[in-house]
Amino acid sequence: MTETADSTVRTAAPSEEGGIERLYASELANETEFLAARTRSVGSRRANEVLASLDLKVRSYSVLSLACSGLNPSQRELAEFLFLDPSQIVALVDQLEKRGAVQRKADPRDRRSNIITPTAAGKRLYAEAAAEVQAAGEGALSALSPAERDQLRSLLRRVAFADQQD
Amino acid sequence: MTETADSTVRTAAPSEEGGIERLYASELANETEFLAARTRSVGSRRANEVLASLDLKVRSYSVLSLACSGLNPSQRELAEFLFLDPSQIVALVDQLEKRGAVQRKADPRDRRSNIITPTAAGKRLYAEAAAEVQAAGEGALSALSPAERDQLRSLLRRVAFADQQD
DNA sequence: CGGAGATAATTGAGAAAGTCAACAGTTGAA
DNA sequence: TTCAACTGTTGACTTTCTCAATTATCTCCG
Repeated sequence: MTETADSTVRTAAPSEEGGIERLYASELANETEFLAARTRSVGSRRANEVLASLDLKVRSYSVLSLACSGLNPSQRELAEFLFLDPSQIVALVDQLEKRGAVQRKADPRDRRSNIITPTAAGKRLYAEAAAEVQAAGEGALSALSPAERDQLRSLLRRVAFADQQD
Repeated sequence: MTETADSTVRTAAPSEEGGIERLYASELANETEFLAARTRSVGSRRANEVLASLDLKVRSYSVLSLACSGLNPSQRELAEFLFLDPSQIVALVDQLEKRGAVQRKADPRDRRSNIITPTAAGKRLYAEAAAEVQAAGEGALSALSPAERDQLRSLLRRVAFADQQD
């Protein structure tokens, strides 16, 4: 009763006919957090679609990509970088290893950790997957000019990696 | 065998000592999609932390926010807007209704749909939650200047709502 | 008017993902 | 050497996702 409007069903039209676009005007739709979440949703939906033909998901694709980076990540590093629990990395690597795309190699400096490296087949698989993902990504970003895409990527990088640095 | 480097464990240092920052140089870390996902992760982690004191999560907060928007969303609209299954909306609304934050009202134009409206207590709860979420969001965006934050939000809006329009 | 087909909410089941604790092998340092 | 810390692994448990089926209502067309 103490709030701004009495608002039962009077303030705005209830549901109209067509669309959801009304809700673009909500406060929520202007929170960066929410927008990032929605962007991710549309992004991974698309990516999962194109990756399905290669029997990959964004998760396994991410692991494969890092394995192919030449940076020799350990499982612990994959977990930290991807914000996943170490046990989830185990499952993802198991799966990629079983299909012959990556290998676990003992880290000579620390035999506790496994360094994940791609096989030749894994590299080919990644090349294919990366091309498709990038194409799909371009589609998703079609609303932006190339310069704007760079700008968006750069801003996101600074936010996404802010806790540590960039 | 046909790929760029022989790369077993020779190309780059295996794991070094400290950090994950090496992986910032990976291709993956430059895909907008991945950056959006990571941004969302840090965002909802923070949001969930501050919302926990109000016994809310980002999900329920989102529903509450839209209920408080004055736009009178139906459950179907909430599902579509939040990219959730209608059955998940049922659970979220049940929960918010049970604690007296929102109400289901029959849409006079279509008695199949429920319009979700906030109670007075729900509005107070939302005001509190929104303040905390916004504060946490500012923290997450502290790497960016105010102008850059606006820019990011604007770019994300265009991507997040691209399928429909803006 | 009166079915036929579509749509909104709901329920329930099963798959996938996230969370957490315990454990073995390894490391680094006191 | 011994002890605390850390990596990968397993297993249990919870939450979230996805999908099909059901009921009530709507819209459209004859």
